This record gives sequence, C-alpha cells and structure tokens, in this order.
Amino acid sequence: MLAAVRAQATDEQGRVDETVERIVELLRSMGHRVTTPRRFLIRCLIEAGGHRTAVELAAEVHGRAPDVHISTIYRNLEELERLGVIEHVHLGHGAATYHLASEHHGHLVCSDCGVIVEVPDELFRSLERSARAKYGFAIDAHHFATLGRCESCERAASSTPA
Amino acid sequence: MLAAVRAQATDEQGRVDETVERIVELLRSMGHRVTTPRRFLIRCLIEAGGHRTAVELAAEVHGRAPDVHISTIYRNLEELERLGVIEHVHLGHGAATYHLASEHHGHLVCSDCGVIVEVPDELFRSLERSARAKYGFAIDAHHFATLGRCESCERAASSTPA
DNA sequence: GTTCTTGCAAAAGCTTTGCAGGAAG
DNA sequence: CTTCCTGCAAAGCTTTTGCAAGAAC
Repeated sequence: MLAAVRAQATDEQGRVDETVERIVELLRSMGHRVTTPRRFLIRCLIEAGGHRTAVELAAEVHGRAPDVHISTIYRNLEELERLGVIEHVHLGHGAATYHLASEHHGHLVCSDCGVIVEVPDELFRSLERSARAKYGFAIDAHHFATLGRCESCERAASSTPA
Repeated sequence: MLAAVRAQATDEQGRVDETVERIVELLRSMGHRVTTPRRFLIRCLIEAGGHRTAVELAAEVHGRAPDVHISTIYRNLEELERLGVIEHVHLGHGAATYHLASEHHGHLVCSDCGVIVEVPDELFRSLERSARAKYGFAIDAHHFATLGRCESCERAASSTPA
C-alpha cells in the first residue's frame, strides 16, 4: 500500500512536471522568458488545484524561493492570464482568486457561511441562452461568483425567521 | 409645456420627499437617529435612481452639505443596507455601487466596453431553479454583476479574430 | 549585448476604525 | 444627560507602478 501511495504520488508529480513544461513552452513560444519565480508560481498554481489568492500563492512560492516579491506574483499572474493559462474569480469581498483555465467552472458562494460550491458550466447554459436571445449578451459566468445561501444556512435561516 | 414640465418636476419632488420620509421613519422606528448627513444621503440615493459608488454619493451629498466625510457615507450605507433599504453590487473591478432595494434587478456588464445592462430578475429564474434542485443552493444573482460581451463588442470581436 | 524580469519602495484606490467633540432624543 | 453620530486622521488591504540592478537569451 505504501508502494501504491508512492506510485500515485510519483504519477501526480509527473503530471505536474508535464503541465509545468507545457506552460513553460507556451511562454517561450510567445517570446517570454522562463525565470525561477515564474516556474515556481506555475507549479504552485497547478498543485493548488483550486482557488488561491495572490498572497496565498506568494506564501507557497516562498516555501521554495523566499525572495520572490508579491509584485512579481501579481505581474506573472497578469501575464499568465493574458496567455489564457489561468483565470481569476472574485469569490467575495476580499482578494481575487486564481486558478488554471483548465479547471473551468462556475462558483456558488454562500453569503452566510462562505462555503464555495464549484459547479459545471452547464448550470449557466440556460441563463446564457436567454441573455443572448433577449439582450444579445454573451455571458461569461465565471468571473464573479454567484452569491446565495447554501442548503444548511437556508434551512437555518427559515427555521429562525428574522 | 413649461407648466407641464414644472408639474412633473413637482410630482417627482413630492415622490422623492415621500420616499425620504418613509425611510426616515423606518430609521426612527428602529431606534436610529435622523441626522443631516443621513437625510441627504438618502435623498441622493433616491434621486440617483441607479448605481452610485460611495465616492459619487459623497460628491452629490457635498453639493448640499460640504463637510460630510466619506467615512460617514460608508457608515450610513452600511446601516441602510442592514435595514434592507439599499443594496450594493460589484459591477467590475472598482468600487461597489449602491442602489435602492426597490430597484431590484440583475446586471450584465460588458467586459470590453463596460456597458451595464440592467435585466429583470426573471432572467435568472431558471438558474435559480436548477441551482436549488441540483445543489440545494438559494441563489441571489444580484450581488455581483454577470460579466460577458455585449452585442456590438461580440460582433467586433468575431469579425476581428485574434 | 540587448531586452525582459525582478525586488524593492512607494503609491494608489477602496474601505474600515479609533477617538474625541458634538448632536439627537 | 445619555447615547449615538460625526469628522478627522490614520491605518488596512489589495493591487499597481517607477526604477535601477540583474538574469535570460
């Protein structure tokens, strides 16, 4: 079993390395330089596998390269987003969060307890259709979270009416 | 015609006064005090009839009471929101915007040209239904704008493929 | 060698907070 | 007279920018 875990970890490791290389090549092909902070940031974004704020990413990068400045993080996030490698989402009132563009999904955030539910794009299909039909508007439902109340908070709220 | 315009303006004036009084009474009934900055802010929110940032509201209040501080604006906006009189929406990457809760609607914002399309809540009904059915999530689609591309920007973008 | 990146410092934009004086009730 | 509000100043948080030194190609 230990072996199995190790094998899985190695697989995971390999997949991460591969993804880093793919992105690094994209950078190079676009005439951008491949630097140490850039590599580490990309790696952290991949390993995070979810939403991370710039500050959180900086902290993770610091584990490997303590001198990388937060402004470098921001500049690289901006560049990676321009290249379509990552996207950022506003989940609430704080900092923006970043994630790989491959992990494409919408976000439902509970305004009471803060839980984040990732939902497939399909959930927004009918909204997209009617917005296009009625307003000629091509919706991208990913950039801001959709606020609401999760099941348990909703129950709690209705059992204790204001 | 001038008379008609004046009559209309007077009507409008009356309606505004009435709404101000209604809200002022609510404040009083909840044990809050009725102050000059508060009255002017409420009036501006009503007259604005749409989205205003705290800074914009401060500027409008300053026309009548130049010393009202922006922190007072923020504190009062917070209070009015707690009372359910107003709501705030994030239309993009800048400041939040505030509007009367009576003017309830969703927002489509073009990420290219920034145009804001106000849309009736009905547009989000089917999203609300499926979010509840599949995730037990009670959506409130008002707090963040829905980003996308408006008709003309969409056309411009597709006729000039990247 | 040239151009792109980085780290640092500083600032900008939005919002919140502590406090002491002043107004509302 | 008590409690709540206000203005001011200061700070907080997130993000951006100018610049000179350094790294990538």
